[in-house]
Amino acid sequence: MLDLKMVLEHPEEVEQRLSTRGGSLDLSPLRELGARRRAAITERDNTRAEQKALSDAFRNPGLTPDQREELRQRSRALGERIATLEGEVARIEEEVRDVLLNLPNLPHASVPVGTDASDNVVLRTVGTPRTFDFTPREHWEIGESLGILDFEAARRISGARFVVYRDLGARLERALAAFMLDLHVSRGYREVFTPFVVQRDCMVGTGQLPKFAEEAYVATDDLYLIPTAEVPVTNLHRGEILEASQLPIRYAAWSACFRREAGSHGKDVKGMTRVHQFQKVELVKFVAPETSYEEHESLVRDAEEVLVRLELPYRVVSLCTGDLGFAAARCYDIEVWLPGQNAWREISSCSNFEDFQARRANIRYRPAPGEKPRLVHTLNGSGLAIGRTIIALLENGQQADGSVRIPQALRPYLGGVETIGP
RNA sequence: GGAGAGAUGGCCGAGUAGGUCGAAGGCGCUCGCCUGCUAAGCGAGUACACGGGGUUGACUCGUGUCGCGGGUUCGAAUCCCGCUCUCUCCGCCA
Repeated sequence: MLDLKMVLEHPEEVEQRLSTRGGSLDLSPLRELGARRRAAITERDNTRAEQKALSDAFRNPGLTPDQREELRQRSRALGERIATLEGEVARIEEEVRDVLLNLPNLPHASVPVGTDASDNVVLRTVGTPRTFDFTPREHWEIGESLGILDFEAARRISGARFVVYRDLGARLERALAAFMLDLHVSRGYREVFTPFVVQRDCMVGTGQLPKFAEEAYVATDDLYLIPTAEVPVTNLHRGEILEASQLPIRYAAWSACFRREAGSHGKDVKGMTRVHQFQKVELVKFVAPETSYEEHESLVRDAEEVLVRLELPYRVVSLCTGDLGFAAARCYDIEVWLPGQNAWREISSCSNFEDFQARRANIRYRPAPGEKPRLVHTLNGSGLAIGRTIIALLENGQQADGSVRIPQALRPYLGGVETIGP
């Protein structure tokens, strides 16, 4: 959420910067609401001050009954006026909030301007895609032929876009979670484990709601299945004032993630590139504003380290304004090379939200004792999506005989297994 | 699921025959003093939000906020109603 005061003070700049995301935008209704809000608040406060003065006059013991009655009448009239104005302010503020909650974040100045993914900028490519002396297969073929991925079973129990892991596949899922968490913890992240369902406020806090309601699974009791651990972990500090000495706070969290994928009919229907439930290790940071862009760089490096250790070729892409997520001020995607699909595919998305989420979730810190609290900056990134990591391991590690080589770093987590064979 | 207790500032904790309570006291923190280190002591300060003025985050004025919402009243942290949450005991349970 953007700051109302800032938007009202710099409307042209906000319009201009938001317009780089594509689509048209007219802030004039918001500006009009802002003016009405201010007028109503001023009048309400002035009327209250008047009533307060009358109340004070009441304490004068020398009043005659007539005078008392007159004061009572006047005060009551003011009270009615105040009630009216209070209703008006509340109504206007709700409208303002409605507009603000649906406004995306301002892209940072360093974000390349563009309309879609083709305008994204590749920052670096790390590792070299392997050359094959056979035609590399896609992950679902490999996984099914090895008996470690079972899409048929998943369809039977949960429907389309789910996957069942078996045997070393199931163990691989578990091994990767442990491997990633251990790596991040060794680099300064605190491991945290949170619920997979959250209350509505959390979803609003991180920006999934109200705009993207159709993407979320809703349980009964107004609980939502989390689409990423970002939601519960970021909301861990909702409503708090943190001490400057606590910052930066860095968390690593493993969780299942649930997504309806409502807008992606027909996309990635084969395999498990796009499924309704996957597991992910998420990195979340709470930092002082001055440091958030450095922290963004180091966040990506931390995610990249997983790929380096797993010997997977990847590239880092800076999303252009048109491709940037709703809440992000800047976002780097990490794309892993998939020889079976002959394509780079997103395996991590690392964003700096600046104070966009912090304002929604009211997460602040005190820069120094005695100073006024300020909003923190929040960041998060996948470190990594486990399902897609398995895809990458299968496609990059496949060998002519149908087996898959497991990278060195992962073997201790798989009880020393070096290859997964049929 | 049953019974009871409670929700006050960064934390702890006073405050119920309604007014001068944003709220005693303590802790913590900040600044200063004192003490030749340390510890102790003394003094001052220390909530957040919104709106106005302004040297436009110094400062200043106004208003609101004692879990949330509503009611009574000229006026409510204090009275009434509803809700939410937390804790304790019992039951059930991975």
